[in-house]
Amino acid sequence: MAGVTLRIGELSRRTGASPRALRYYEEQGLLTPDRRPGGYREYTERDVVTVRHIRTLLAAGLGTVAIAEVLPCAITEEGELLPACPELVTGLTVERDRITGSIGELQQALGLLETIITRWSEQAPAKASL
Amino acid sequence: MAGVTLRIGELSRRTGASPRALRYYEEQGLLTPDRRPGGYREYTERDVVTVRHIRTLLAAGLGTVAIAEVLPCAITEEGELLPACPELVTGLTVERDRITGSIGELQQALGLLETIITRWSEQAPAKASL
DNA sequence: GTTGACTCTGACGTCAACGTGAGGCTTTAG
DNA sequence: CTAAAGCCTCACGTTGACGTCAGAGTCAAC
Repeated sequence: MAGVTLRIGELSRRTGASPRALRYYEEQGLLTPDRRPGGYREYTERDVVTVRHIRTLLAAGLGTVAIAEVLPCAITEEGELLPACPELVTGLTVERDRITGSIGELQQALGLLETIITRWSEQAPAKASL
Repeated sequence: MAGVTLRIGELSRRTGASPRALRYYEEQGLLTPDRRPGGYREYTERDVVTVRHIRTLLAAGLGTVAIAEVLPCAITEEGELLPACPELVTGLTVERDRITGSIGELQQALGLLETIITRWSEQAPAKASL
């Protein structure tokens, strides 16, 4: 297989994460790229996927510590690793429920905003254009 | 009409917001309670609803500044106030779309976690893929 | 071999929504 | 009246995920 490696800038472009963010993820143990002789980080295609997972979970309110525990179980392009996951499942269930709750809150907020928007759209001497 | 006023502690208990948070909301112009001669804040039943709206919108990722603009239009138990809302509607639309996007992200995260949870709960590390 | 884009390692700055005392009034119970 | 809650106003501390320099090394091209 081709060892097509990416440098940090390219990975950044392909994931939307800033170089600083990528270094931060590494600092938190979420990524462990190889290094070139000169010290440059070498990322793989796999890391592209991983970073997207990281961002998804961050957006869902998980902290880097929690993500660090989840990632080894999520990698599975070809399931292989079997970390300690009994305790993990309970933790994940908690997170899942929290996220479900968050979605509910967001939908409430949506309802609130929708109400306001439609009310004011309908009764304003509309100047409805951008 | 009953002038049933609440002090900060009571409002705190009824909304889940800490007293510090309630003072912060006031500082940000989201609440403007009257004061007793002694300086104590006097909240009304209306404020209970308002605080819940605030928390909902905060949970949805709106900042206090944005909320300050929305609240006057949201109070309406009996529609009365008419602030400057033409520009507001566009802003709200933006926020609404952002929230919709957030919900999508959360659902993605949910999918990820569900996958992991069910896979490990079934305890048969079968070969799954993403 | 030199430019210029890219990357490296620190290390301090940021921002929002509060937390957390410090020190001192106000109100309520008895 | 006194004591205990409860509340007041500063004002600095916290947390997480980065932003933003500074100073220096690396790499591909010309």
